[in-house]
Amino acid sequence: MQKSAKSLEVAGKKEQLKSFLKEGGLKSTRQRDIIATEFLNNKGHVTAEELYRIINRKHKDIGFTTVYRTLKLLTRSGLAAERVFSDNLTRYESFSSEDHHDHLICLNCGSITEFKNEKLEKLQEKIADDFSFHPMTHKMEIYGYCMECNKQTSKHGEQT
Amino acid sequence: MQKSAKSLEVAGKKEQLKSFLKEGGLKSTRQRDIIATEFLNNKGHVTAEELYRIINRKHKDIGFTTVYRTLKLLTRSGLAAERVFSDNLTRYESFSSEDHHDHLICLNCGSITEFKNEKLEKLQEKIADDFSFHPMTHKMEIYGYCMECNKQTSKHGEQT
DNA sequence: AAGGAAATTGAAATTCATTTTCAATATCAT
DNA sequence: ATGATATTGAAAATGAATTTCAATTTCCTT
Repeated sequence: MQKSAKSLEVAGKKEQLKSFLKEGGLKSTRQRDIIATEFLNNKGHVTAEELYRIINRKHKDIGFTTVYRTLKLLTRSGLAAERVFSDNLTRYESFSSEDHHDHLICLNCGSITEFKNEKLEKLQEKIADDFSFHPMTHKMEIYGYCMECNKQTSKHGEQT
Repeated sequence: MQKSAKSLEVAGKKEQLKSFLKEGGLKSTRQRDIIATEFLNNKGHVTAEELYRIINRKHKDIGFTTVYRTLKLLTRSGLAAERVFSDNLTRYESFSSEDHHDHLICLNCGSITEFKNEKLEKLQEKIADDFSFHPMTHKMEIYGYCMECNKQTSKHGEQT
């Protein structure tokens, strides 16, 4: 099997992690390699617990703490970003430094969809400006029902 | 002293709380009255802990748990809204049912400023539409530096 | 390749905000 | 005033996030 664009990207990111580790006097370990690989190949927004469960299926010897710490490490190295949505759990998403984006979160199935919107970036600037506020970043989360969940049930928004 | 517009508004909200309690077969108590009054007169975004400390100065006999529970009650009655910003503490803001708004949060002093923006509401609709997503609500938080903090320090955004 | 300093690991313990429990007390409809 | 029911507050429980620590692994130096 030939290397896909995706696996090349993952390989590149793993190099980035190695550099980060070496620079900091940290060590590359079997566990970190497995966790990073699993994380980078899994495009969602996982909690430490979820990633631990996924990894634990194949690797009984890797503990939750190590998964947790490796996710923190990935965050520090710029390969992951921490996100907290309304359920208050810390999720980690694979992250390529300059791609700011926001999220659509389904209140029914919990699916998280990323979006980018240039108008939103512009609007942030304008709003901040109105308050003489100097914006560094923002967080926009739209909560509602995704296409699939909308198909299944047609009763959203009805008050009882 | 004559009643100001604000104290009339607070009085109205306290009536709303009383109705809510009566409807639910719940009771009006001295503690709930004090906590609601203190909360409604304090326009910020307080944590249960902060409000407890404020109240505890005057009322040593009111416990944290009661403050906490009363804030939950105020939330259920529609007089308060829970908000969680990036410090992961639950804050409560005084809330009048239909006023959706978003927040500017200062990374230096922690001040929280509310704003409303009609274009943002429209943009939410449009973005959601692009994903066939049915939006119910959203959360927009702009993190940066407020006017005051900008005056004091001029070194934001510099990478080291 | 072996030695050894330093980092890592994983289980268990800790932290800390939040939430629940429970016995004593207060409310309020009758 | 009575009594059924809700409330209170201290303390305990919860649960995610984080830290501790002894055993183990990594990897630099020789």
